[in-house]
Amino acid sequence: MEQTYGEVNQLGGVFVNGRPLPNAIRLRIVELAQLGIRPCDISRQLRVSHGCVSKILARYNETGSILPGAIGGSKPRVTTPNVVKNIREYKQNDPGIFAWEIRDRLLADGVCDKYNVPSVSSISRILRNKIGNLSQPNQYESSKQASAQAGLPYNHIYPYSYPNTMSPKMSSPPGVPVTSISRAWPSPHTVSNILGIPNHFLLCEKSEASASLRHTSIAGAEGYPPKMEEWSSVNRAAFPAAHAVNGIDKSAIDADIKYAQPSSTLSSYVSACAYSPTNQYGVYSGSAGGYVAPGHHHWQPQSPALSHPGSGMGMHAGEIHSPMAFKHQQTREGDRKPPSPLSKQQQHEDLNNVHGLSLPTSSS
DNA sequence: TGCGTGACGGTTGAG
DNA sequence: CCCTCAACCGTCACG
Repeated sequence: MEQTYGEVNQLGGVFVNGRPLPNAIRLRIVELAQLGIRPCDISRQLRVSHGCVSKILARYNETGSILPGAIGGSKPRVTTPNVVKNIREYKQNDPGIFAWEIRDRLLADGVCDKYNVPSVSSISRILRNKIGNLSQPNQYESSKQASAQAGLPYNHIYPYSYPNTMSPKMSSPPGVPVTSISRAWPSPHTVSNILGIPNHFLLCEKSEASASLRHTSIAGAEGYPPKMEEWSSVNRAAFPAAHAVNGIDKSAIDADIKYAQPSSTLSSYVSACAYSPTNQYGVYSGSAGGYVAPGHHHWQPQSPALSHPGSGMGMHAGEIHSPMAFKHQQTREGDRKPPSPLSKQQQHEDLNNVHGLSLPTSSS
């Protein structure tokens, strides 16, 4: 998957199977929707399948995020050190306790909730494998106790918990509840943290170093798990909120939007660091109408490292940062609460404020 | 015609 | 290092 070449959908749009649309397009979809443009028109205009438009808008309405979910990876383990520790305590206090009783107690004591409580079989396995010898200090417990936030629902720590990954300064924009989800599981160490390298420097080398990048930049900012799709995470973490409005870096957004509307006033934003091959598959050149048109910018991986070595510029153009991403901290697991997204009015204002765009109405 | 939904083939990354 | 698995993706077709 070095270079991923797009496929063309029925509308003539280019996409990469299995990969999310660029944030620029995702944002565009939301913007247009906010402007009252019908999804079908958005679909045609951006040449994105209506199903995708529908999905993105639905997600936005539900979570307030335009960002794709975390791809790949595994769920965090439910048998956290804290859970193991509690299980052990239960077992010590009552050697005859049954696994299902332990399970109940974990719930009752708030160690786990119904979403992350281990199964009875898991508990049995824990009892057998980890607590079988109670004289042995538990490896987890001793080393990673702090990381165990067993009481935390799964949502809190998984995918959509990167709202404020953007920039510390924008972690709490007005009206944007930031419940500080800062990850619950361990992995605070990142290249940037360790080396003290600003994320945006890392960003510029992502084409080649995307693999490492995905483990660095995002988490680098605030210790988020490198769990998110690298391109979204990267950008979120990397860009300072220069003109942040509601947490959105306008310049970054504008630049991003260049993909969609070269003909607009935004077209001047150009970035070599726009998308890495792996993360954004550098597509979507052309105009909103011709999103696909592999005309000006090829459908090539825009490898910043190659095209603009050492250039710190342009990286800002790569993405939209999660500003939109989490207008309200919302997780999207099954138990997620009803959205309570911003009102349409508010959302609209947000978008307009952010972009100050005068978006064209449907071209169709 | 517009749109929600699910199947599908794909990618990704933790374990 | 490779594999597995479960998450996600966008497209497509159907109703």
